[in-house]
Amino acid sequence: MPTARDAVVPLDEQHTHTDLGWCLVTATREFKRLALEAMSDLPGGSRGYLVLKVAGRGQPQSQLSLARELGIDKTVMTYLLDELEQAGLIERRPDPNDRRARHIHVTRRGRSTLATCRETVAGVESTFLNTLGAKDAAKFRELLERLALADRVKPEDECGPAAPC
Amino acid sequence: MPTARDAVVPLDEQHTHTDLGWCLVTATREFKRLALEAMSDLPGGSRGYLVLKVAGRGQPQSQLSLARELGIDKTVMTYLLDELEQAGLIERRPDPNDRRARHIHVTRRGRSTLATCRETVAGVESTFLNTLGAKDAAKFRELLERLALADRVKPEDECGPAAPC
DNA sequence: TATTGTTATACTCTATAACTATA
DNA sequence: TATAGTTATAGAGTATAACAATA
Repeated sequence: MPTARDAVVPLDEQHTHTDLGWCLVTATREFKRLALEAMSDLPGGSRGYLVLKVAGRGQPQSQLSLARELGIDKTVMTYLLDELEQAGLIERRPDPNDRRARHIHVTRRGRSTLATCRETVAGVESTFLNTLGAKDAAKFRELLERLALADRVKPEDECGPAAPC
Repeated sequence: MPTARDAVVPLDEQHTHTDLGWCLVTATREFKRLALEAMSDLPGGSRGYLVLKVAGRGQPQSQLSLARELGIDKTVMTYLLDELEQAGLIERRPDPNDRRARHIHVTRRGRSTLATCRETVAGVESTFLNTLGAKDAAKFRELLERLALADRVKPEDECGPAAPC
């Protein structure tokens, strides 16, 4: 029932003021703003960066495996790769073992762009985490990563700590 | 099984793998999913909840001050309040001191709904934070809140070394 | 002239289904 | 029959500008 609770505002209530959802949305919004600003020239923005990063490591992957790994819909991945290919950062090559699939190959220019973006992202991240000290920033990264991985890693998936999904 | 690559990846590279942006987006997406699921009956979802919470405490506020506090556009706030008012959870009352503005008043039913939602949200939050222990969960909340508040309460942006203009 | 709130419009995302070519 | 990729369309969400009433 209504209660006079709101008028009194005990300490406990104060803590409720820390709304986890609001904090998540607000912090994420700000990070995206910084990232978009810093990578406005990259096709697909920060997601284009992620595609380059994931596609550029290890064996060439299909569009679908990239999409799944990044949590992007396969139809969105098509558009994203269109942009990246048009900019000359990736190429679609036929998978010799499955003619339905394409191997996503990061071009030389793509790798160069990726290297630049890594530095840009590092700058954005440190700007974003600037408020926390170095120690707390590291702690935050660790905890956030555990949360993000816990959300996505299904038991059968074998995404090690060095290769997060 | 991934991979022989993991052994090769240098420490520096390793750290780069922990993509802060991806983790933020992924964790936030999952939280929103949980919150939406739990509050599908509330008009405006988790944002409707936030409006009720903020509007229900202290002095009655105008639509604009609510919008600014929650980081919602004023035009979106109009639609949001339309829904909440239609559901009988809030009322728009004329501000006696400024006939342009409206005071947002949370109805008795709105307060009752809010109380229920508080419990629902608490459940969602603990589900979301479940992976971390109680101690790390508290730490995460603290760090995230500092980040979220730092983002919004910045007085005058200065272009730092990591984020050139 | 500036501000509160509303409305209308347009643009971006996302979700979905349908389609092709393969398997 | 199922899967990889593409395309088209609709819906949600958001951004923007214009407007009326008031300051």
